[in-house]
Amino acid sequence: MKESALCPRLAKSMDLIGKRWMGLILYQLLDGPQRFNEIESSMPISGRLLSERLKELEKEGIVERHVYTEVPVRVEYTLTEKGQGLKGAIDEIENWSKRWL
Amino acid sequence: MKESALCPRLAKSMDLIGKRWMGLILYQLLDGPQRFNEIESSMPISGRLLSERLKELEKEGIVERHVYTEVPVRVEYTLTEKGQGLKGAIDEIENWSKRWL
DNA sequence: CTTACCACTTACTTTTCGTAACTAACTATA
DNA sequence: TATAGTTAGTTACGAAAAGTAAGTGGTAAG
Repeated sequence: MKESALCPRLAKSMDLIGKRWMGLILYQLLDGPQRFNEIESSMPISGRLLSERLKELEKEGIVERHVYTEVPVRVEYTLTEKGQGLKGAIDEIENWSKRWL
Repeated sequence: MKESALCPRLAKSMDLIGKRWMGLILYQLLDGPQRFNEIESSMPISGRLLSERLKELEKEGIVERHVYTEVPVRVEYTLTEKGQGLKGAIDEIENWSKRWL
């Protein structure tokens, strides 16, 4: 896939957070750390795709993955500072949806 | 496709403006009315998909399509008030990308 | 009569997504 | 000992969406 000639950084943002389910995953994590099952239950995403998305977000430094070796194992996902930085954008979209949808 | 149980309106927003190229198309239109070719040239989208996306946006009342029967024909796309309402969100994403990418 | 312009369509290939079943590691119950 | 249950994934496969390239229709200039 090629990039936009206009603003490569905006294009990359859109490519990343515009991916399917990304917005809702971030919205969910803005509520605080959540484990895999909690995120999966909060929206109709499949485990396959949630796993894939969380890996992308981790790779981009937007979320952190913490494993607690309890029984059964607990894995929590937390927003980094970079991830928290997206709160304004998510809020704006939420406000728009309340006003117009 | 099913919907999120959490906030259906946010889910719908994300589903709409989170679609591929939507963010950049809106960003482009925030600069003012643009014709098909201008949008197409500003990013590496294909005519097929741009046509499809603009139809979705028109159907949702986010953009308006105006045909000027000149030679050759000129077709301009303009944001409605509803579409302008997304400026805040796009701006937030742009700012985030400047800060973090 | 050919070329060019614009705004699309159409046909076809490749990538991504959705669904469901399966795995690993461990515990609790019978 | 065997069976079932927990979480956090992974795998396989068909369906849907996106990418690519060529074609269409209307007009006019050369």
